[in-house]
Amino acid sequence: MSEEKEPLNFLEQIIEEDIKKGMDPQRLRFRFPPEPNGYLHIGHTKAIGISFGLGEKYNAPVNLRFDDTNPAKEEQEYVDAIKKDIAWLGYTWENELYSSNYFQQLYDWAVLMIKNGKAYIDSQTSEEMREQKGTPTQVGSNSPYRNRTVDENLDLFTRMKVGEFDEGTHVLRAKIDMEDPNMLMRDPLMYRILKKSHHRTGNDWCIYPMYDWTHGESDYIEQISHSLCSLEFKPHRKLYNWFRDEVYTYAKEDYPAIPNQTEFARLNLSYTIMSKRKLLQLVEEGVVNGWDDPRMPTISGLRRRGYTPEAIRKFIKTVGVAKRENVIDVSLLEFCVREDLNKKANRVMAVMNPVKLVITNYPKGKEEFFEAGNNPEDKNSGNHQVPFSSELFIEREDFKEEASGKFFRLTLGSEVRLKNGYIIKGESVVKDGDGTTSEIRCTYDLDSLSGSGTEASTRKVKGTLHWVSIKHAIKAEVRVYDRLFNDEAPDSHKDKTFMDFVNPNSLKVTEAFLEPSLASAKPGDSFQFQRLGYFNVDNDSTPEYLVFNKTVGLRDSWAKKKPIQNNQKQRNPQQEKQRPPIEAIKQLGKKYTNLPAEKQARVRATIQELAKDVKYEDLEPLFGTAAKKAGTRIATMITLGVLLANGLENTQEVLDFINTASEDKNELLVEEAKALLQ
RNA sequence: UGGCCCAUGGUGUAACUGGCAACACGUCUGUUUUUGGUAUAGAAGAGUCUAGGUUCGAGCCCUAGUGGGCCAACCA
Repeated sequence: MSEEKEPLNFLEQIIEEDIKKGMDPQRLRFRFPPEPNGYLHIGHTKAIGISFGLGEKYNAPVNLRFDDTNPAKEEQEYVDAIKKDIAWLGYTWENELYSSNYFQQLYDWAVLMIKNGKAYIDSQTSEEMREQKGTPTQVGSNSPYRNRTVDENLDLFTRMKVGEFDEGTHVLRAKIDMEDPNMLMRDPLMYRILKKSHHRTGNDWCIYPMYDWTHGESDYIEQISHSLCSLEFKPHRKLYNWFRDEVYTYAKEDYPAIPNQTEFARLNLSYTIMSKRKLLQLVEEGVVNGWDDPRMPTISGLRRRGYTPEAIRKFIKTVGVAKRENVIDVSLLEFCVREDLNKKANRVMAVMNPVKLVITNYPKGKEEFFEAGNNPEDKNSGNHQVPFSSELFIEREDFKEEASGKFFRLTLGSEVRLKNGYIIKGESVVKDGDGTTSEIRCTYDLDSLSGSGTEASTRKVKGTLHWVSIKHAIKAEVRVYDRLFNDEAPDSHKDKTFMDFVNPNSLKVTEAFLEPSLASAKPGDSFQFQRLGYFNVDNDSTPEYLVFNKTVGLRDSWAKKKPIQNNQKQRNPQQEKQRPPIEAIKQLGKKYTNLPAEKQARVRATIQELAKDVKYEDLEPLFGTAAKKAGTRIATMITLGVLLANGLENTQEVLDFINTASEDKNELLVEEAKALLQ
């Protein structure tokens, strides 16, 4: 048994180390803590995959905990949607929990903190408190209420709880350190007064706990071992630990285990946005038709679009986990669906942009039925029947009167196979008034029927077309989607918002003609429309009129060749230019000696160009470059040459540098140095 | 003016406790094919941001620089 050792990601490494250090693997426990204020999106899928994936790997329980501490934003609708999405992805949670379950416990602990002098009531306005808080680069100052007595604090807190005060008049704050470089430690809020009804606790509470206080202690109560979250929570860790360590002193008998937070980089997808707030805006402003619009990166949108849980899980597995910011190319997601659907989806024929094809030597009125394989990837998938007649639709793009040899489709005088049917030959065209082709006339080869076993049936022809018999075809709506945004990173621009990049053509609705076997398709069913892509039946479908969504197209190496490609690299030159020129020069220099002569000349010119903006002070430190780093010294020398030419005076340091270099064993360096000596 | 995090082919992730950079997607070829799909064979593409240091040896360790990200909601 050769156990392929899959490399562990950094989270797994941490867990393995904890186990090695003596932690009981039975104590492993994870959680996924969404706030029910929006729908889950593909980004959450990563967090879900990580925590639930770890649960599966280590056979440990994973709680689904709704972080519902803000009654103003949270709703039952979102709770239901989130549960549905996670279940659909194929994960099972150990317990369905709510932070609001712990409101009483949290309150009791807060009282203990007050009694221990670790928390106090502040009665200033939020503006006043914000000013005292300082800035990231400036320390804060203490609140005038910071030294209230325990009794006074207790009294006020109790009255806050029973609703004696208005919103915004008092808050409970932890007493930590207003000068801590980490702003979260500057006496963070623990409770605020909110006279709102909560989706679970109704009107029981007038005060609600804040995230930091609630989240960490919920982990603690649930005895979570590893609390995983995204990078932006890194600064919260210090506070997480502070609260945790304080509460531990009150509760270690009941809750002996201490959770630890670890952060990972969240998922970003090119051409999409990943903020619940912004997605909500798209919904509310009607840019899309709801959270489950197939253009949305939400799980419900992807599901409706025809993505499968398997594809999404594969995707998440493939992108991996680390701590650096990343942007994943949508093409990877698309690859994952295609890979999955290729194995599962039955092949059928549909014509989206039809043109009439008449087979002139096929008996008018005759019909036959061809056998069509359901899925060549799956031998057990069986066949279905497709009706044929003398009048068909084919795709308009599949015909050209004449074309180069690289065009593998129908032209006048050339032969082509009708998928699962006969070989036909283009004979003539009929055009309407404005010159567009209204009908193509062709002849067929009777002996060439697919699968008939005749010699003619195995003839090789240039290409194969999909088609549909006009008489038998059923009509259906097909919704074709393009990316929702035209920009790779729609929400990363200074002077524009993501709304400025909304693609006005992200949805195209057309009517297509389908082979009749599709009449019995049910919402959710996925098919491959031969040569076109993967499509699934939308919930808007009725038995009388089907509606399809295009999930994703087939890989198309023909389409790629047609347009003159100019979406080449376009690396962000902006970023390159922002680097100080001396940095760019150093980097170029490092590789200089390995370059072929031709490239060297180009790099040399680049260095000279960059050198124009280099100051002597920036260059001088490089004179001390180690002898073995010839490349860097050459680059330094080239740069120096430019500075000298522009009037730099020859100092002793400059002369020493040049002289030493002129005696080096690297010829290129010597050459550059000697050039400067003359 | 502060603190914390990050830096490996175009993208993402690897490289076990230092030992001549691998995998996937993407790109490009060839073969097969009744889907210009799939499959299959192969290629190009980074010498690991820069400099200094430790070491026989560094992508991995140390220091500094550079670049990027995060941190001032009674949001989570």
